[in-house]
Amino acid sequence: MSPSRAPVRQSSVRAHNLALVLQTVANSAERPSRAAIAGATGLTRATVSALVDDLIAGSLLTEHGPAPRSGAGRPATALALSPDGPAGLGLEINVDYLAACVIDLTGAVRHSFTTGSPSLAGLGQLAARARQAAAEDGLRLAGAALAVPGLVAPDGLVRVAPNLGWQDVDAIAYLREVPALADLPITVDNEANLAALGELRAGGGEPTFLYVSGEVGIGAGIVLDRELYRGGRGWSGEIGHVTVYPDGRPCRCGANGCLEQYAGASMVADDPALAAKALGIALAAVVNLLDLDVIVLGGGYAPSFDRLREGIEAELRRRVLTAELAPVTLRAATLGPDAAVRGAADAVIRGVQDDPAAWLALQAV
Amino acid sequence: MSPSRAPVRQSSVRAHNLALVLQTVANSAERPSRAAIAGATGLTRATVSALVDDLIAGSLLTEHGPAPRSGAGRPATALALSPDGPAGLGLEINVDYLAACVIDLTGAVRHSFTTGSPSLAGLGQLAARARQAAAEDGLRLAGAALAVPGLVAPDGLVRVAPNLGWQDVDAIAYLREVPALADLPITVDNEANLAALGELRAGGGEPTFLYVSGEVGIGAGIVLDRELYRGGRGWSGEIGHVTVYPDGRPCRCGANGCLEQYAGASMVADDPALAAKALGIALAAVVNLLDLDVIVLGGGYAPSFDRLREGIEAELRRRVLTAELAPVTLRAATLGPDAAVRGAADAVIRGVQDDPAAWLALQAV
DNA sequence: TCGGATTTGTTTAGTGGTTGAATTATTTGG
DNA sequence: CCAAATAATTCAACCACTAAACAAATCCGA
Repeated sequence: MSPSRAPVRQSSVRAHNLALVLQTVANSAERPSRAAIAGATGLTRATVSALVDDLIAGSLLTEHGPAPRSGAGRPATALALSPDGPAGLGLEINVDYLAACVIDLTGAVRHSFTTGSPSLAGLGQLAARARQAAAEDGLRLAGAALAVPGLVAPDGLVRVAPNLGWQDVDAIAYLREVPALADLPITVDNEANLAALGELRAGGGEPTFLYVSGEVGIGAGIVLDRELYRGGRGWSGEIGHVTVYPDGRPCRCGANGCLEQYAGASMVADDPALAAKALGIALAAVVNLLDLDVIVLGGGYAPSFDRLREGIEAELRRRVLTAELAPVTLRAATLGPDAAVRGAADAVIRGVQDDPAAWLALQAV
Repeated sequence: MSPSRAPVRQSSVRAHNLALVLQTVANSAERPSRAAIAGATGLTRATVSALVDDLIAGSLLTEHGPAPRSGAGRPATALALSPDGPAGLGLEINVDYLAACVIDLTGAVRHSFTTGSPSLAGLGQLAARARQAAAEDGLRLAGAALAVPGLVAPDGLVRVAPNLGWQDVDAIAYLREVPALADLPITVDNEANLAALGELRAGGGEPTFLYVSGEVGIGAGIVLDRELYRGGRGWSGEIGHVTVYPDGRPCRCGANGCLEQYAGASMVADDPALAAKALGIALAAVVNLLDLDVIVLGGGYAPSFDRLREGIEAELRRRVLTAELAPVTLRAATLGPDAAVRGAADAVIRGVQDDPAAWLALQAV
């Protein structure tokens, strides 16, 4: 681990340990006590107490009455993520619908909206409605994230979204103009990336996996050790244009034999065997390159999972070099079509959980 | 950045900042002064002075006389990596040769050995010889790293190295038995991975790239932001078995149409056009998936680079979705056949540079 | 019923590491 | 030769952690 280029001061220590405590609570099956957190993290109970006090003061954690204990000793006060803490606003614009949802710190979906008129103006209205609903619950939003079916640059500029007819659209600038969102930090990301994040929280708990989303196009989100891999320019995961048959069907991208021409969502219904084989070939390439052992099929693939599974696995067995040393697990996504919006809202929450000190500092003003 | 699961104490702060200072010196074109380091890192001059004192005491840095300055003011004392600090021992075992080299903290190759009898016994002898040579220079070794053409598990076990006829060989255990190496930390890694690290230091300075090594097999090392990406089980980069022609030539791995069957080093000479096309198809898949903008051809490909280039670039232009938004750079490796050994020795040095506090603590005993 | 065992959580003194300001050191230029 | 400028060190203050003692709340056994 090469150290980041930034110096570390004492306050960074506190920031790190605040995040450590918060995430320990988030990842615990039971509601842990301060002592349990100390045991799990290696911090002393004194330090954990101090950190927890800060987190409670910032309404990121709440205390719950003591659970009935077995054995002797003072009963522990249980700690849990606060449902009244910061919430995340997820937005999605797609070919034939708009979606918005609000997720609180505990990961619960508090509000969810959908409409069928995909336009930026409609998106602004939907976002305003979601924020209104959140405010009525007393929820403060920590930010908003927008899922887009296209290539998104690191600064949030949508370089190209063919199915929306977008090219170099600055969606962030537009959303910032919406009065209800003016004060929120807004990010934009690829829908497959965000859907992968949604699956990371809601799914099987694997820290490393490939999420494949089959819609009009085919995209993938690469999650490595609970982190999204974005690539040098933020354009990773374009599995739809991996070559499957070098001299095969011409693709709208100009090349021949792209996966998208054999395993697009519409083609799965026509010829599942062909689609499965093509997917298997492309996925085997991914596994050979990245050594992933879990592949999640989402989006349009999830409903067809049973028809695709056998064909894909056959290709994986044949073409993955390390198949005999360690099998690749293939499973359907846990979330349905709302994976991307939920992942977007979740990304906001993750931001708070990864750096609670920043949120606390913001509140203190 | 999700915080690592470990708590942070003050000593971690010092460890981090020691690494920060050391790397700032390592990455500076000029020999920086304490004040320059303070400016570059954001630490105060007082802190930098204290850190530098520690690093000098541990002979990781050395002071040099003041450089002739322009303008007024007390002249700065230049700091540089110490050539008398810890050194790294790189080892390589391959089909038809053994190699060893010693690299000091500045990255200079101090000794280099090669023999033609590839066996573990010979490797032990060569390693002992290299260590002897290092000792005569007054160099203390910080560790040894072995490059192997095969799949290496995270614990260093060589699961399979077909061209060596190895299966589940515990090379670390063997090397630990060599008296001259008994006290050294030893690691084992894939040769393409280590060659990529070698190229990272010696090459064009790109922080993110794909290194492709064409020998008997074809391997690749993925470097993301100056870090090697190893995958879930340490088996990433098996580009040789990416499918290029799904129903093509049978491969020794059991599949059909693997890249290795079209672009193995021996095939490049027979039919560079075919090899270039196959490489281009596979590399386009990598770029679509990982969004890399630099590809380095090394190993057996480097000498044939001019014959391959045009064919590969044509396929990349055609098949990389984002080719129009941002071009992919293709270049030949800077290092020759010794890339892997040098990368191995370099990996040891990198370990010290990434965590000088550990080395200092070791010396203090 | 009461006292010891046990576990949780808080308090307090101590330590390590950084900051910021003041100080010392060394040069150039007028 | 002195003022300005830059480099490096010293020192008091501060912050966050640890360790150990202490306080609180419960169980259990005599």
